[in-house]
Amino acid sequence: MTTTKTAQGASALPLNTILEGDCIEAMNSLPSGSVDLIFADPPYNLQLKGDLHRPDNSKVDAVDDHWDQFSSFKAYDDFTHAWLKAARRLLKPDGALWVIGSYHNVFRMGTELQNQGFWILNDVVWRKSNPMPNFRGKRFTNAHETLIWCSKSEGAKYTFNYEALKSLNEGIQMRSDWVIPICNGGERLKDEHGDKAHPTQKPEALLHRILVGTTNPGDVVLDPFFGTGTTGAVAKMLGRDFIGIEREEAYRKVALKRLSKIRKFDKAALEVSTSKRAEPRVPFGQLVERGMLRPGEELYSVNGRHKAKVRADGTLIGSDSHGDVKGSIHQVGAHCEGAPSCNGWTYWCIKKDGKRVPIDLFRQQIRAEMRN
Amino acid sequence: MTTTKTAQGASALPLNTILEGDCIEAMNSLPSGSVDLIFADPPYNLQLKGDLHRPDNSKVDAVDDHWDQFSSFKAYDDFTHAWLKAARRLLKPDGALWVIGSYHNVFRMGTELQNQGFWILNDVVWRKSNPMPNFRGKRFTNAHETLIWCSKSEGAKYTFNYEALKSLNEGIQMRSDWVIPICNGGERLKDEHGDKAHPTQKPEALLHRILVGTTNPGDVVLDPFFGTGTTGAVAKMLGRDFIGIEREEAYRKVALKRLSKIRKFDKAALEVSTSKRAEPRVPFGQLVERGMLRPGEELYSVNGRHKAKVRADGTLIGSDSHGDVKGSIHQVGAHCEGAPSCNGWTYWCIKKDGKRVPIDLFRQQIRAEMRN
DNA sequence: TGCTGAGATGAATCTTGAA
DNA sequence: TTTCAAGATTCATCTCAGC
Repeated sequence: MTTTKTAQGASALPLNTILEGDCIEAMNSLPSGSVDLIFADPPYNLQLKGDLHRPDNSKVDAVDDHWDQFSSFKAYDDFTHAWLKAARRLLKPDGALWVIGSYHNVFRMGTELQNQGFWILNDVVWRKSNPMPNFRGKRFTNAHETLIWCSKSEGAKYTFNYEALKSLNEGIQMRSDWVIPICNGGERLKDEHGDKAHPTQKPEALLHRILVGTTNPGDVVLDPFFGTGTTGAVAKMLGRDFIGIEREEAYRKVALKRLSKIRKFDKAALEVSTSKRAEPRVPFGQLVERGMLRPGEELYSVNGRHKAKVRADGTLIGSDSHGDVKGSIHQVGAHCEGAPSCNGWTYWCIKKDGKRVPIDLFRQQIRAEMRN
Repeated sequence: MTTTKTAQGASALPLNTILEGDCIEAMNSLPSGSVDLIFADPPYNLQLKGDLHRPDNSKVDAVDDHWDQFSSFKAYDDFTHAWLKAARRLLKPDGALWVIGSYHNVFRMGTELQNQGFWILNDVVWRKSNPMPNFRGKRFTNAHETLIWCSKSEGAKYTFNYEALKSLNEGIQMRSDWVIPICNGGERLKDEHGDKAHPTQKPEALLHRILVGTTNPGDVVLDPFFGTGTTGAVAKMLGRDFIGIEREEAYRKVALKRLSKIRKFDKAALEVSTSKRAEPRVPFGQLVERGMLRPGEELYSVNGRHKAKVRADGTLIGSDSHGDVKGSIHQVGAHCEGAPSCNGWTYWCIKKDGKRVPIDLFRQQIRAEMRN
């Protein structure tokens, strides 16, 4: 799985591997201007005090790990300054950087980004459909986290796959607020005791949207706080190269196991669009982001006469006697039937236990979540 | 409409008026520790360059006012430091402050707030249901703004009307992301030419939620960047006193006209749901004294697993495999569950028609009597 | 196999008053 | 200033046992 690339004829990049040790030292060992995108999920510096119990007296398993402890804002600022400076050196001139944080740390990261000359393109809100409630009733439910997306400098030619994101959002341009569930269920990695392997594992849907939207296949994606490797897993699925850096042995171990099981989606699925309601509208792309459907998976028409393949940006590719057809679920459905229009939601089905089930079922699930 | 209040026997407050001039000088003329809440919507330092046209070639009326121009981040930081320092002096020890901003300025404000010792309680996302689209297709639609809510210091007893906000949200606790339309239609104030009177007028719904949630009737609310007076208008409706500060003559004029038309809601409408904590404390012994429960009567745990007997002094005696336990309803409940604490009122039940009914019901009866 | 209900849990700067 | 005890407080989702 390990491959290398030469950057500007100089040092080789340790692609698709996890580097050990401190992220600043590890970054300093890599060649300048060699990375297309950096995604960073640094410690949040939560400053929690005492335990928190739920009304039913169960104890909340909070983030109290040693790596999240800083002695002061000054110490956190010094840390932020150092790793962002190291990250900045690695970025190609037209590269971009994403960070994620909460109100504990995100303002300090944003300020430092601007001070170092990064150019903020958007702040993006990850709105959690199922956050932990506020047990004490003393504040608002902390239902979101904030991401900052920035280019290396003002005027840089960053990557933005506008049409692919628009397709993911069923034809409407993507907004700065994203509704995505927190990572749990089968996607949440467990350790040998059945406990969560990492306290803050990010959902793959989040990284899917970031990588489809702001990188191209073959790009190099660096994650200096790799954790259990969500960035690497999604990068691998999407045909991007990754470099992870992680200090903790336990996390590296889990990440390696996880990555070994990931398969890259097939080539057709990775091609994304480049050209041009009473119930809440649900973009078909969300089904892909959330893993309800996988890129490359086959859909069957409700009458059993046609097939089509899911692509990573939420479009389909179908084939019939006239050749290939690409487009939205509605467009490909209409083409298959030779009809002027078609409701792709009720037309396309997955096979489950030998029976065809319309994909509209997934839309109903998402709508149920949105009502909450 | 103008009234005054004496703060600590010293200077009078210019309540329900709009002060002219620079906000820092105006704040410095007011007495320390006299304000319950500050809402601030300072210049965003947008750094826009050139004109923007819609796909139909119409020109976007952007924020290009002289008051939004700063020469550098340093200049903006100095300005932020100065007005926040002046604002901090005015706040009562248990007062709170809200600021609103976009990614251009909100990170710098958040950093400065933390540096000055303000304690962030939440960041809140105003999700616009109808934002302006991104016409160039080069970024995500800027569909939100960020608010920061903070107390003057860690541990301060800020106001939070939890139950009122929960009621506003149909019985579910209020989250940190608020969906509110931008201000347009009849609410959007126009000048004599029919153009918008202010480029960034905030919706009244936003201030309504903030003032209902984090102030009480009669509180003093200061807005150092008053603009066309949304804060004052909503404060007046809700029976709060306001102090506005605005530099621009044109905005003051529009605000005065607006305020003259506002009527305060009637008293009954202003009463909000109170938290259960504010209810008078009822000792369990009163239930025994009043004969609602008899000494020797058996109580059952809400999950049906434990029993305990009422004693004449308002304590319980329970028994399990380890022997007898005596103590308050809370202590015995906690012991039965092996929990650090337990709310005995909702844990212990009597049997009525074969069903378990929490003893909290009796407490509610007593409280109802006390209100009469 | 499918349905139902109980139980578990997620980046959280989470109380208050008296002694 | 610190300690102790009373008492107030949860939403969406997933898993698993039981039928």
